[in-house]
Amino acid sequence: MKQRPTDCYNCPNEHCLIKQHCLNANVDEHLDRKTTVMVKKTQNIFIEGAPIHSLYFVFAGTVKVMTTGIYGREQILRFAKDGEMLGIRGFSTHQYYQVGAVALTDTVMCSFPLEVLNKFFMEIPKLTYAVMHYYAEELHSSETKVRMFAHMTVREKVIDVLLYINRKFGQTNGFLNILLSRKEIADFAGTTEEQVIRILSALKKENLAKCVGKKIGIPDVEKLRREINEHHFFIQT
Amino acid sequence: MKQRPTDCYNCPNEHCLIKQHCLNANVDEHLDRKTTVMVKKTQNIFIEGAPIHSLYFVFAGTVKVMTTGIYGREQILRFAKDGEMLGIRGFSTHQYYQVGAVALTDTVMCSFPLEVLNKFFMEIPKLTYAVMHYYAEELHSSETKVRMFAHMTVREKVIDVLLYINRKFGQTNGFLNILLSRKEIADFAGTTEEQVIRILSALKKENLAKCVGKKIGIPDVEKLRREINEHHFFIQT
DNA sequence: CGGTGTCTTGATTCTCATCAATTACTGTGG
DNA sequence: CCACAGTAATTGATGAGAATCAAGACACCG
Repeated sequence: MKQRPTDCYNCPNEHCLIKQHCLNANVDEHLDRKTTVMVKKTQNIFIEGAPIHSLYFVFAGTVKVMTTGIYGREQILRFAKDGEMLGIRGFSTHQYYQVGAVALTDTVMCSFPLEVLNKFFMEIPKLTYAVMHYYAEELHSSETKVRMFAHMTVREKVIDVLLYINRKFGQTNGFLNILLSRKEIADFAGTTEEQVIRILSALKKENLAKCVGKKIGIPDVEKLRREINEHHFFIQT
Repeated sequence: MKQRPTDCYNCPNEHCLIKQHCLNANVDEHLDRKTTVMVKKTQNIFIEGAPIHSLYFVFAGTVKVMTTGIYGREQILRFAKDGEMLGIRGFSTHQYYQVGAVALTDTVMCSFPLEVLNKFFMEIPKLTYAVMHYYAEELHSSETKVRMFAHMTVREKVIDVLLYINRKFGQTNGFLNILLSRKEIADFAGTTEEQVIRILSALKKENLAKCVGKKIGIPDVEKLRREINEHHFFIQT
């Protein structure tokens, strides 16, 4: 469902790289090619395997980015919230980007054709530089995730996911600002629904987590973090 | 051990991004700040946890990039050969890059101070753009690795590693052009030495691999690939 | 020719995925 | 407002796979 395009000059998302680098840069005629799309909860934003012609930004909402792993398992790669980019990873020599994105809440997306993005890159070196840094950060956290998957126990993986979600979305009134099913947590942690439930039950007994409906709270973040850091020497991202 | 700096203009590594973008670009005075270092087999190139002040290129040789994972386990992240960059991932807002690099063969490295790299980025947008693409590719393969680690069996992981090594280093006379210990294969695949040995023994019996000393050969790459692809729908990197 | 490190195989233990069964929750239509 | 269906959450039992432990074979090097 389309709606009137949002105005980048009045956009509240200060971290959006377009807002940071493409305004007042003599590219307003390209900016005008932006479209704004409204996506309902649980709807697809782009579909796995389909070629991507656009770069997306989350204007408002929450999105999960996922891929189909081995034996058809769903693997969640990351979550995106206001101001973050989607589809930028498709910007490489690979024709296909085997990744799909699904809205977790009603979401408003901004979208540019990839050719416009390329024009931005040509004309605004600072943007290219910023995107390069963005990739570097993402690569860093992806490689951290590789380490994590390699040898962590299920308990550690689930705790790590909880900590990640807490860093990214924060808590209000003692509960995380994102609603995920047990299945989704499992798909992100690389385990199964049942294991996540078991770990959460254990954490509840230890007063390290509390659950009310689908809402999850972490009363003592530090204590959880310590459990992971006992065995990890590296800086978390 | 230092030696006379190599001359970028006569460098044989056509894929080196410096060679591709920084020659004849009015930055020769920066190019002159390059140093060339000779590293013996098994020696460290940079050490985990230490801040990185330089960008490295492999001029000639083979290098493993690794990190310390959980319970002090070694996790190999990737291998680098002639013309490839090292340390570029440290180029982000993170102060520390918890990664080490070790020479697998006697290796000649080129090195630029990071400040020189930054000058290159400022003055050569095409280089920034190319590095951005490089990151995008690396991110793509790192995310593929995340999927792989999440749910593959040990057998699949080992096969995947063999295929990766084959793509990257190739075979001559029926044997892979890189010598790795069982332990190193395990550290790359995210499993243990014993499991790698078991899988290799099984593959030998099935005529899918042959071992002579430390040399490993893959007679039928296609057959191995099929075994993985039965359960994976995605394009390998 | 010891000695050290890598490689190999078998036995054991343990973690985790899977399967199955039960309960709780949500929304819908009568 | 409640009955019902469909989905999500939970718990227990079981088996498969993989890490660990232990012991021996092999090669390489001084």
